[in-house]
Amino acid sequence: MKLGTKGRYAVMSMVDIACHDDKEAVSLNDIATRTEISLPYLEQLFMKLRKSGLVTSVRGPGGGYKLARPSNNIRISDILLAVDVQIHTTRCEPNSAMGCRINHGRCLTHDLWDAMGRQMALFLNSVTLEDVVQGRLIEKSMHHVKKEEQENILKVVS
Amino acid sequence: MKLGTKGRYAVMSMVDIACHDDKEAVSLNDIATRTEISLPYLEQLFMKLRKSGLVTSVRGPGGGYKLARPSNNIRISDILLAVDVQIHTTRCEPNSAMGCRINHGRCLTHDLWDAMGRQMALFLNSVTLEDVVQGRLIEKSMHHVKKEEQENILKVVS
DNA sequence: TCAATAGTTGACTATTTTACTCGGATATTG
DNA sequence: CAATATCCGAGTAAAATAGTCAACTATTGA
Ligand code: FES
Ligand code: FES
Repeated sequence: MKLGTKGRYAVMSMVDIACHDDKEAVSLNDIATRTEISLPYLEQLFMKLRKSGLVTSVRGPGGGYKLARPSNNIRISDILLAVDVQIHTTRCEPNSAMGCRINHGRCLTHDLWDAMGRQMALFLNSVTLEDVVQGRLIEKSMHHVKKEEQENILKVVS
Repeated sequence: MKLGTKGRYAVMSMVDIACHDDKEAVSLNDIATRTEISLPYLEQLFMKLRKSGLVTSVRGPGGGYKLARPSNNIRISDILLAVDVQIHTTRCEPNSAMGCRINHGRCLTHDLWDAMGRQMALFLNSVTLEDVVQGRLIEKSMHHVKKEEQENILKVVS
């Protein structure tokens, strides 16, 4: 269960733009050198980000990309959704009535994975680009965790 | 970002055994027919579950596997860890000091992914096999979610 | 004791997904 | 018109996942 480069690079790039929020467009070339992501790959990603209305583009010399909305109005989930990174914890299709073929259409573990997926989505919905740039993340997760659990958590997240 | 068959099948099988908790060992053949998972694949998984001390085995006719501990003492994270399914949200190695090479060793998005990984781990640590069998999951997630967000969450979890 | 059952083990292959590249087109600036 | 930078479709390479196979060992019961 891991996050791939697609979602990772998309968020990294958006953070990069949010930092250079000088009303000047940021070129992919600049982002590529700063983040060490290949230019063609970035082009592919920004195509989707633009089509989803998260960024606006300026062509020609001095051009690049700008955030389409203020950074406190762009959620991490918006970015991931734009580049087709979804949380896929359950196996059954959301439409089709029957899933894992056991226990009359819904397997016993369905609710477990569904709950986990929602948990993740809830988190990604609650964090905005601005939160990331300003480092407001500790407050959004992990309040009072027992010392005993801390150890186990570190094993799970690897 | 999806859950593969390895972790899914491991948990499904463990739930299956927990249901038939008649002090009788459950054979992989029975699990295979009920869950429609191939026998050789199950063998591979139960090797790891046994070596991690989650199940005990009984060889010969009438044999099979039993839970090594009561189901309320087996967490979902224990099962996933046993079959080498880890949460891998950050890109940087946990040991090595430098990660994504930007912002002096820790990239701006590191804390974001780290927080998300911990969020997931916390959830998986809080749910036991017994919880799944008895359907105690709604209480563990999603308390008061705005109607507006509900819609978006469904898009993200797909 | 012998045959059937069922776990034990390591290695191996197929499939799918992910990551990334390439070539060329179009628009804008100076 | 030349340089810059976004646009766009397709195509390939690498990696991870999923699943298979053959052979072995222990146990039970007829
Ligand atoms: S995951 Fe939905 S029915 Fe099994
Ligand atoms: S994810 Fe850890 S430094 Fe980028």
